Amino acid sequence: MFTVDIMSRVPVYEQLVGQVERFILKGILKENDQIPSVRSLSTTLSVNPNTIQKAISELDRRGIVYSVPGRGCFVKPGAKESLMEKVRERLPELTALLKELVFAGVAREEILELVDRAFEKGGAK
Amino acid sequence: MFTVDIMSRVPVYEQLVGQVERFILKGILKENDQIPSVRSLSTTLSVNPNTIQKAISELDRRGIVYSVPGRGCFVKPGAKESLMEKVRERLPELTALLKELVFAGVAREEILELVDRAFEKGGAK
Amino acid sequence: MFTVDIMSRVPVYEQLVGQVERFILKGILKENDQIPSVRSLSTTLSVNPNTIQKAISELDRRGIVYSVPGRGCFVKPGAKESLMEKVRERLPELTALLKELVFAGVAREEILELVDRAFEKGGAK
Amino acid sequence: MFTVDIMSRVPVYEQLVGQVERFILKGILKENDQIPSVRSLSTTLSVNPNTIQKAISELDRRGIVYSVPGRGCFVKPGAKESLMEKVRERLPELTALLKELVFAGVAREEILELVDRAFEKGGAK
DNA sequence: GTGGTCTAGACCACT
DNA sequence: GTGGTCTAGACCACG
Repeated sequence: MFTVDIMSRVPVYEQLVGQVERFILKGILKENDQIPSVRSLSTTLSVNPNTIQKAISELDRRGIVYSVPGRGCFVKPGAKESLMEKVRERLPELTALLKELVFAGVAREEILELVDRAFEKGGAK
Repeated sequence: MFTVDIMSRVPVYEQLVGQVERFILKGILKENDQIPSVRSLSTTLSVNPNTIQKAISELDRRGIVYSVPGRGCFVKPGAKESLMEKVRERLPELTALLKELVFAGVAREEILELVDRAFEKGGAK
Repeated sequence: MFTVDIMSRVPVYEQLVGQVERFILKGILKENDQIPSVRSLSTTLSVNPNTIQKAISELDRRGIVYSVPGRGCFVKPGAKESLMEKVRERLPELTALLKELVFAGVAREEILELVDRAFEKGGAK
Repeated sequence: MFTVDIMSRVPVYEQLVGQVERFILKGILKENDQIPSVRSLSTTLSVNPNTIQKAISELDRRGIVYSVPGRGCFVKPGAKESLMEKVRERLPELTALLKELVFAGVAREEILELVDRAFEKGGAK
């Protein structure tokens, strides 16, 4: 289920945070579903427990997850909605990226096709 | 002309590299134009000379500028075209971002409007 | 009667201990009243029996309840008085909290009003 | 300047976070003042660098502090005001504590005297 | 078994 | 020099 790319420049714990968030957005992880334990993730991913723990803490901090010492870590009710809100806040990023691409002379048709593809993929999921 | 945001988590030298590249793309810096000297940038921006030097070296490495010992640093002919090429390579980023936004339920119309605006702005420039 | 908030970071067993103590202070639980059994609490609250047992043991240790093997667990005579004593020991907490609020510029009137309200509520109970 | 109580139940990193926040509230640390480095705090307090780092990260996350890799960690402009706001949000705690003390039969006069003292101390500072 | 905290020490990028 | 990340392994409280 989870994977990490040790060679990537983005920190392992951020990769994990991102994956959990994506899994929740895609509906693979639902409210109150349990996240695999620190120790199990640590062994299956060959990543230090501390790094896993850091990812969990970050998710907790963001209100995506709640952890119950002694029982485990679970998806917080409402996490999906809150994540959808947060992704919407990245629309300015899209604006900036589009502006740069336009500067570079990328054709309108080319971009519109990518938009179409994104919606196809999204719809098919 | 140049600015740095010390509070930002993106390294100062990367901010500078990015600005030079954007100035070239926008035509503010043209072929053989001189880049301000390390010393002047260092004082006006209150940034360590080493950091400025690192940005220049990076630009040199990328083939965006050329340095003439004792005279300064200049925009390399063809830099703009080469940068436009590199921006095109960021199309996958657009795909990824679009996918995320679609997941979050952003409407097609909303995105299309942003695309339109980007082209208006680009055309007006 | 009893409730637990699994999302809270305060341990479940402490939540239970606190509730029993508060019920005794409020007079809802009186001397020699029986505490619900481990099994019944365990099922109604969906909490591990071990956790209930730990709360009971803690109450026992504090001299708030006494257990009669085979019959159950009861409020110890004098428990209320002993609890009132212990609450008095939290006056330093009040001092510390007040100090922080004063630092933050909370007005004297605002605090005095809260004190008044606390006494109104307490008297009305 | 900083101290930690290794015997306390409250985590060392939280103690540090609290101290920095209090220093800012008291005006001992001002905007853009530098926080002692991770390494120096680590040696003077005999605390592992990781623990110090955790405290810094938490302060960063709370928007109290900004850290510039390679330069150090500084008090964020506006931190004091933001902290004062956050302390105000603890007024409900005061209400709850007062309620408990009233239950325990603490006299109104006793509480009012503590309030007075808090304002004397605050004013004298 | 679980998560939370901490120590010890390493490596990296940035200034 | 600085902060940021990571590994390795320990201890604790909780369930």
